[in-house]
Amino acid sequence: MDPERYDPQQVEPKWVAAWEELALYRADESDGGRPRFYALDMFPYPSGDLHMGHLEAFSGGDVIARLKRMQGHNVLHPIGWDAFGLPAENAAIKRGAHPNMWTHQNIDTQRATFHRLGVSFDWSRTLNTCDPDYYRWTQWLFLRFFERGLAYRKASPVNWCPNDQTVLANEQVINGHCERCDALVEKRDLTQWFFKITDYAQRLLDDMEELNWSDKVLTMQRNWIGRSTGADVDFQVAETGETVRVFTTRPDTLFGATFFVLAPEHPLAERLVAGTEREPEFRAFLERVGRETEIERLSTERDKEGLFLGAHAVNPVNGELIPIWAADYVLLEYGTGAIMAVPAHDQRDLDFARKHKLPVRVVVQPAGEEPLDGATLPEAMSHEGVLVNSDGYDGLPATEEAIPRITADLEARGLGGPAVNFRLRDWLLSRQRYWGCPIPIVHCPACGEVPVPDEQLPVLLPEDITDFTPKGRSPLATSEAWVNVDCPRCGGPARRETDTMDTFVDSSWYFLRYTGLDPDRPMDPERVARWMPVHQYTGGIEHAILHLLYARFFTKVLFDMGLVGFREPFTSLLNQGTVVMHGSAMSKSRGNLVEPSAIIDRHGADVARLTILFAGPFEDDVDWADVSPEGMARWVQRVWRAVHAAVGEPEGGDDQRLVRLAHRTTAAVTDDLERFRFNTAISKLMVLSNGLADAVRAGRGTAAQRRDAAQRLVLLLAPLAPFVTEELWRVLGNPSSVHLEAWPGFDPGLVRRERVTCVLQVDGKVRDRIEVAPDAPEAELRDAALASERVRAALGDRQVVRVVVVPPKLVNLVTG
RNA sequence: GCCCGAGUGGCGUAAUUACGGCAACCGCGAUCGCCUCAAAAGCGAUUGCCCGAAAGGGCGUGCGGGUUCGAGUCCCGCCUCGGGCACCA
Repeated sequence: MDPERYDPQQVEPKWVAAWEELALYRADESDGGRPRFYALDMFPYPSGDLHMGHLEAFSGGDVIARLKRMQGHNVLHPIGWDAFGLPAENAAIKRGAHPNMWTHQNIDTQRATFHRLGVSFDWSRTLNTCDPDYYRWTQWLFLRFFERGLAYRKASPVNWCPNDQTVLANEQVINGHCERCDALVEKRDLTQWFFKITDYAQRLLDDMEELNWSDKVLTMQRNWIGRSTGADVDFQVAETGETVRVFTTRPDTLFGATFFVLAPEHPLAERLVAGTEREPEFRAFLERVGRETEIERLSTERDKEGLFLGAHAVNPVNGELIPIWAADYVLLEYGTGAIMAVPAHDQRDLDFARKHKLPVRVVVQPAGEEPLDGATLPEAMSHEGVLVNSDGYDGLPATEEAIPRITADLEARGLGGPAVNFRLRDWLLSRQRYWGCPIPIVHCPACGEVPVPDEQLPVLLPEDITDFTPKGRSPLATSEAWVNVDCPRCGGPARRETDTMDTFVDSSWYFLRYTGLDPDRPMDPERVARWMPVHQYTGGIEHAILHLLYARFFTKVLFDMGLVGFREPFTSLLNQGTVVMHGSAMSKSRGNLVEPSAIIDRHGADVARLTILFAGPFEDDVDWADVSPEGMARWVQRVWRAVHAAVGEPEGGDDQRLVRLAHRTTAAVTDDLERFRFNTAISKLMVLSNGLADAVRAGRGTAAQRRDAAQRLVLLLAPLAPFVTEELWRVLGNPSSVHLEAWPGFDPGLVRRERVTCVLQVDGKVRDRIEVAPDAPEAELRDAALASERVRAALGDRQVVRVVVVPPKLVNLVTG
């Protein structure tokens, strides 16, 4: 091939085929004595060809897999598809094709692009979640959850997307809008399937200590789980004698409770007004609240609405009677759905008290200050200090002493005690849509919810369905032949569950299946033990809460079932940033869509990979408008020419600078790649290729020195640009694949610089620079500084009162 | 409102990262030059700002203070942007 011009279009397809034939990237179950490394990329959703976010994620993931392979690891680097989901169905509705067809076409497209990109996947263990061989085991796992009471059905107010005509998990509601279609989410009372993830809230929090994840993602998960500590307190309803419990984080403010609030949907509210003259007004209020959209409820500016229920609660600490209200700012889903209102120390309670003319009583204020009158409370009230107006507790520091003391006293009297509350809600998993995994349950009028026996799995999706239009109930329900079955328990007539599972269920365990694709089990425990947990997981930050929380939950349940021997699935996590164009998300409708395939068409896969990885730190967002595949293509050409010249031009004399550069680059690039600093690794390889080209052009370097520098350049670049390096490896006379080579080592003696620059400062300003040996003694540096003419000129007639020497980098002469 | 993260040339970024020591590596873009009939490609030079013909000097990492011989880096107080959470009791 032309030593002056590299043609990726000619070279790349050749190696795609050759690598596949050699099964170069197959994970080895027998290890051969090598340490194992599971490099996992989040599997894509097949909604078209791969997009730019995929290019970045898979390029980064592939560099890691290839680096580890060259460093002698037995690498598992699998790929599959997260193939169930709404877009397939919506596309089917639009085009009249079956979701299955649309999905498989997209999978084929993506598979082809993965090959063209040169991603080093083990293609022998690919999977896709809409394949019955896969979803059979999703159903199997669901049944195990069901047996343990971790999958259950209940009626509750749930998130409803009026556009997709399905329920959504809390995690899929973004600012009151549907995550998928952005429609305004409504609340509906429906009976739905849930996973009891709340049982694992504390463990999901505790086990984060094991995770080598970014603080950003850990913080997001921590916020989402939302643990708060405080106390449960029992109040008695004066009129009826029944007990109602509240949760509070500030039991120290109990004496400041001047009213009591129930969520409008709270059953007690209903009971208190039933049959009274307040009932009609309450009904109207309840209906008004129910009509409020999520957005309205979320607005903090909105006036809080409420209604006195005609009854009173007894404050357990002082026996005081306080009025019971229903108000829309109290949520049924959090805590107990009831609160004690302390307007002096809670902004929401204060807003409500002011609006409805309820009393305000200060019970905590800075020590030593005159007791404040609640009626003239300043807008910014302190909630720290010591207790006042609190019989028997006055003067106690609020957080340190009053909270534990009051909590303990309540507990001793059987009126409450320490309590913990989580923001996390159970995971609503059922969906009223077609293209998902059927829930393997039969509803029998006699036996209730009956699990489909394991040996009857998979429950296949009915194939006789042609209308996928959302109608508020699952399309599966329209297939009478499919729905009507005999009850597995009593044999009587029964009906199948027609909802399908949230696709996040499918992706909560796929990483386990890659270890073996066992035909008779979801996973082979031995193989799982061999490969898991995943050493390095790469993918988008958009899954920080959803997928990553669910997968952690699943893993913990499987641990409890004894199916896996670890509590956390992903030891280390790497999130790429998002790729945008001119500051906004790429999309066809915006007309700013650039697809990886187009970049590969024009410049080749190496350039596509290098361009996205050089654009900036991997975790940062990339604006494609700022990057230049043309510039990267130029560099690939320079590398091509430099390596050819290194072995083609007549040799020159000894050049230790080139030798040192080659070793220094080896050390630095190894370090950068291990830390996922792809952009700086590439910049250092540019320095090496420039240095090699310069040396050859200037006639420096022996044949051996040039060859060694060229070999190192090719080896170090191989994980980043697998094609051009494979070709250049042949140019250097090597018969086998560069991707089977060992990662180069280096001589630490050659990494250290021979001479270093020492800066000479006067009063902190650089006045001169000298070249010195790295181990030059302090005295020598001091003398050199005092001898420097430039330094002397800068000093003038000022006296040096102090000399700071930092060998071998710097001397600072300080004048008076 | 609360919690994270980030502000460095025209642009993307870098500064041997648990630790204060040459600010701007590498690239993009731009300008000029070489080569060419011409263009492309390639090669070379310049490219933070200001003063200066040059030598050289001054300023310079969002703003204001502080610590230090020395601050992009540490401390205090702000501003701006991005992200997360949010009537969560």
